[in-house]
Formats: sequence, C-alpha cells, structure tokens
Amino acid sequence: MATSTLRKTRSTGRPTLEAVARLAGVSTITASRALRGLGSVGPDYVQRVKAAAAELNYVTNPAARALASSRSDAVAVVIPSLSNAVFVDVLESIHTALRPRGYEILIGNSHYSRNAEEDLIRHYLASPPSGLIVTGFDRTESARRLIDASGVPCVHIMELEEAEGVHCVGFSQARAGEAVAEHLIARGCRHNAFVAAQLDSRMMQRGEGFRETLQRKGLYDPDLEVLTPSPSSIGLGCDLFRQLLQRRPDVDGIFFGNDDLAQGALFEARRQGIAIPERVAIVGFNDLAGAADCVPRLTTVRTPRAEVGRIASSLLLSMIGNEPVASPVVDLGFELVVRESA
Amino acid sequence: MATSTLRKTRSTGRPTLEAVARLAGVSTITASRALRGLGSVGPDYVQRVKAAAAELNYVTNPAARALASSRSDAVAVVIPSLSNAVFVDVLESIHTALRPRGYEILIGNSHYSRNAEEDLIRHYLASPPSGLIVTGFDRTESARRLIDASGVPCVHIMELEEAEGVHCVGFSQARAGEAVAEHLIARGCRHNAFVAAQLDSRMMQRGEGFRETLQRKGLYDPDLEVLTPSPSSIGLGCDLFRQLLQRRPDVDGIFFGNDDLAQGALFEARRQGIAIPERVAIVGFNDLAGAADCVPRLTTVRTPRAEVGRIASSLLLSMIGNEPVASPVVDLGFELVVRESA
DNA sequence: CTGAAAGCGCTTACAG
DNA sequence: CTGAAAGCGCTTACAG
Repeated sequence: MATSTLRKTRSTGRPTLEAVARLAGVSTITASRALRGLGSVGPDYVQRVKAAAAELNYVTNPAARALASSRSDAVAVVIPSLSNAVFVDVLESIHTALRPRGYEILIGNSHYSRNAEEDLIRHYLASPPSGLIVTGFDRTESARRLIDASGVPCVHIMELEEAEGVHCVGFSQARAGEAVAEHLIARGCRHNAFVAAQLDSRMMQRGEGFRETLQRKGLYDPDLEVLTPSPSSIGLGCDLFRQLLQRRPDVDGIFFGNDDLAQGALFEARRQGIAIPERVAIVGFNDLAGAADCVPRLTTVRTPRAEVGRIASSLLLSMIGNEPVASPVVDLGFELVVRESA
Repeated sequence: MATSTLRKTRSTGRPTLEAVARLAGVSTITASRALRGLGSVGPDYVQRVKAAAAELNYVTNPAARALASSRSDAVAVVIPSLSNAVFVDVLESIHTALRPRGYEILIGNSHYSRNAEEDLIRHYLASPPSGLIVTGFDRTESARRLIDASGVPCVHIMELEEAEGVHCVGFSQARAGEAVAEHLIARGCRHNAFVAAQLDSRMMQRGEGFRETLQRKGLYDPDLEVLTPSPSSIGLGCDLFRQLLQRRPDVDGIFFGNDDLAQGALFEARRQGIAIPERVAIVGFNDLAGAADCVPRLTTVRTPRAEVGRIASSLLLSMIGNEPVASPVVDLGFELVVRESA
C-alpha cells in the first residue's frame, strides 16, 4: 500500500490544472478552457471544472500561462515620479479601471530619467504585457523603437501629439500656460514671472505657452524666468520666491509650474508680509490637495488626472481587444480655477 | 538553399538561450549558468556566452525562468496607500536598495482594506516572489496563514511586534504618541485633543500612547478625541479643527495624527485669527514635505521612512539568502521635531 | 464541444 | 567544469 514516489519531482506542491482536470473528470485542455471562460465548453463541464478548482483551491500559475501563451495579463505603466501626486492620481484611476478587468498593473517609476525609463521599458517588454501606458513623448530613440517593435498596444498620457500610429490622452500643456498668462494679464499684472523646477518636458511646454502669450502682448521679460532642474517642493518654492522678489521687486505676477512651488511662495510671502494677490498675484498648477485650503486659497489650473487614467485605460482596452478606436488622440482639457491668490 | 521551416512555431521571435548557446558553441545549460554567474563555468566560456548574448541582444524570458525554477526575482511590497507620502518614501528607498540587486519591485496598494490586502497577497503568492514586504500587522487571518504557508521570506514594516518567526522594522507608534503628549504637557497645555482620520491601526496606536500618557497625568478628557474614518487630508484638517474649536473653545493643545491634518488646521487657524501656538499648540505626525516651511513651522514627529525601507530591504535580503539575522525586530525610533507650532 | 500531442524557454537533478 | 535528459504547468494548433 506504500505509495511509490518514483520520480523526484520539482513540483511546488500547489495544485495544478491537471489535478483539477482529474478531479473534474475532463482533460486538462478542457479544464483550461473552462477556467478561462472560453465558451466552447459544455456548461456542465464548466460547472464541474470550476467546482474542482474551488475545492482544490486552484490558482493558475502565471509563469506557466505566460510561457505557453506568450502573453500576460499585465499592463505596465511608466511614470516619472511617485512623489508627484499628479501621477499617483493617474495611477489610482488606471488601477480602478483595469483591476476589475483582470489586469495586473505594473508600476514603473523612471524618476524623470530617460535612461531609467528606457531600462524599464526594455524590462517590461522582455515578457510583453498586454498593454503599456507611458508618460508623454520625451524619451530615448531606443525606447521609442522598443515600443514600436514590440507591437504591444501603447497609450501616451498627459501630453498630446498628432502622429501616425500614436495614441494619447491628455491635454495641451502649452495652452494651459497660455491661459495662465492671459489671466494674469487680464488682472493687470505687467511683470509676470515663470518659476519652474524639475524642467521635464511638460513643465517646459507650460512655460512656452506662457512665454509666447506674454511676447504677443509685448510683456515678455526673459529675466523673469526662473528655472531650476531641482525637484519641485514646497521648500524650494519658498527659496525661489524669496530670491526672485529680492532680485526683481517689481514682479507682480508669478506662474509657478507646480502647486507645491506656489504653496511655498505663499508661506514665504506670509513670512515676509508680502500681500498676495495685492502686491504679487500667484498661480499654481495642477490643483493638488491643499490648493483650495491654503491662505490665500490658490488660483491654479485643474488638470484632469483621474479622467486621463480612466480614458487611457479604456483606450488601451480597445486597442488590446483590436476594437476600433474613435480617436487616437483625446484632449481632456484643463480648467483655470480662480480663487484668491490671483 | 531555401530554409525549410518544417514545424509551425509559436515562438515569439526573440532570441532564446539556445540561440545564444549555439552562437557561443556551448550547451544551453552552460549558457544558462554563465549568464547567471554561477561560477562553475570556465571563464573563457563565460566570455563567449556573454558576448553571444550581447550580440543577439538576448534577454531572459522571466516566465520561462520562473516556471523552471519555481522562483522569481520579484519582491512584492504591500502598502495601504500611495496618496500618503509616507509610503511613497518607503517605496523609494526599497527601490533604491533592491533594484541594483536585480530584484523587481511589485507594488501592491491595499487602499487600507484588509480584504483587498488579502487578495493582493494571494495574487502575489500565486507565483511566489523572492520576498515579501507588508505593512504592519493588522490583516485577515487568511492573509496571515497564506504568508506563513508560502514560506516566502517576509518582513513587516512601520510597526514593531515581538513574535515567534516575525521579522519587522519600524518604530513604536505608541511611544511616539507618548512623546507628543509629554511635549504638550511640558508646554503647559491642559486640554489636549487627539484628532485622527483614516483610523488605521498605526494611527490608533499613536492615539493610545497619547491617551495613556494623558491619563497617567490626570489630564485625559475623552471628549477631546476626534476620530473619523475618512481619509486624511488638508481639507479635512480645516474642518475638524474648526468644529473642535467651536465645540471646545478651551482646547489648548492638539495632536493631529498626520501632518496634512495639522497643516489644514494651521490654515484654518490663520483664517480665523487663532494664534498658534499661543492659544492652541499644534503637533503633527511624520514630518512630511512642507512641515518645515509652513506658517508657523510645524512641530511634528519625524518618522524614519527611508531607513525603514533600507533596513527592511537588507533584512529581507539576508532572509532570502538564508543568512543569519542579527535581530528579527529592528526599532528605528522616531524624533520629535520641535518647531514653532507647539 | 472535446482531446492527444507538442511546445513555450528556461533550470533542476544526475552523471561524468 | 560541462552536458543530455527531463520537467516546470500551462496553452496552441490540429483533429475529430
């Protein structure tokens, strides 16, 4: 009665599809199809297989599935930062849209580095995910080629670009910058500064829109552009604001490329007794948490993070499913939220 | 001369280990070992194999490797939130510690849900990662069992707990709460409130430490505990502060379980002309970005997020490598940072 | 609708 | 130090 364990097994001990099939009295292929809900299986069989799987506590081995089918149910999302709440918001809504559909979300953080992003993309593409979501268009040529060559459906987020075969959902960063300039000018500000950190491509596009509008109105002063590659932060906003006002006491309007910079400026202004918006009007960007509650309440540009994630996900789903896509570029717009600071 | 493609292939087209081995003139096993740096391969072979791999642009198929070896080079990290900068900081330092060692970091966000966490853990354990990092100890019994049964090395972060076979790195949330109470009392505050949101177990532990210290000094007033399960935010801090002061104008010290709550209170105080810390002393928790720059600068408890990530990673590495572990529980402490608000 | 065979691309366990 | 065989646990492509 001794069970003879003849062959040394490398098995993990967890139940396999074969065990499920045996218990259900069907072939493994049928079990596989039943579990995947392929339809071409008799309903009674589906019942039996599912019951067997439940009883054995069966879980598909993703590695085996990936190897056999050369596809995975993962969607890789590459963003430049997790410290920037903007991308956390986008991630959350992608998660909400894709998890219920059975996709696993792989989060890749490039830390605003083109090389790191290329490595991440190469890594993800090593076992091709079902889909790919990447941030913007500023990447290495190799990364671009990797994506193209992979054939993996890919949608670009946060920026817009019209190009053959490119799918994107976001809004025009440049036009947002223009809107801020127009608001400041309409308020009567004559000496408008642009203060930016990180200097990623989206930040620069906002700056361009801002600058071009000022130029058109004959109000552009290059000396009023304060750019630093340091990561954006509240503390940095304090410093930059102090330095700018010291150097150019005549400045009466400032567009901060990020809300945290603007909030720092608000704190520093308070500390120095500088009246906002009376002496200097301040506009932020993104409408992050706190913008509506600070003192004075921050005028800023609300960006559609959640919508970007949601729409990008459904666009990707269509592409994965080879369904027709209404439009390869989706402009979600933005909204200038005028509160107290400008 | 026509190449006869006899068998229909399902191949992905990407180069395989076999191709590398052929080009290098060795067996696939030797190529595998050379690429993995197993040592038991002649140096000349290693050279040849690596050159061949480079030439073919070979990348290991992770699914095949995982299937054959029944292990993966992934480390799964389960955190309760990405919106809370605390966990982003921890994640970053885990990333910094583990990526260079060749591990892929899988980020699981439980959204403060025990059931969601259990699902995540079950999912990750379906293809066992090399290691697991989970937040705290408040989880379902099933989740606990899954982890135990998996045999996957696991370290718990952010909280401490002495228990057989449990590895953790963090600090005592309760003692941090005690430290805040002692500071407030030493300042002369007699009516000390505890204001908390989210109400996860760590938040409650801080509250307990705070409460017990007040009780010991005969200063505890249960009416001064404001608890809400809503997610923590600056806006919520404004509301809670306003309501509390309306209901209990005698309150002269408040411990906010999170910096964002405290910052909201600072804004609201400013708006209502309430002097901080003269009329009410305010203490936050975590020392997040902005705490040092707001007005008045926030007194708070600095928590060792980066260190937690770093030490947890190295502990996990030791466990994965079956190396002896100095201590299964690592207390990294905390620091009360006294600034202007209390 | 169901299944036997072959294969996905690697690594383990044995030999030598 | 090197390799031939077998196997990891699924799914694809053919048949029926």
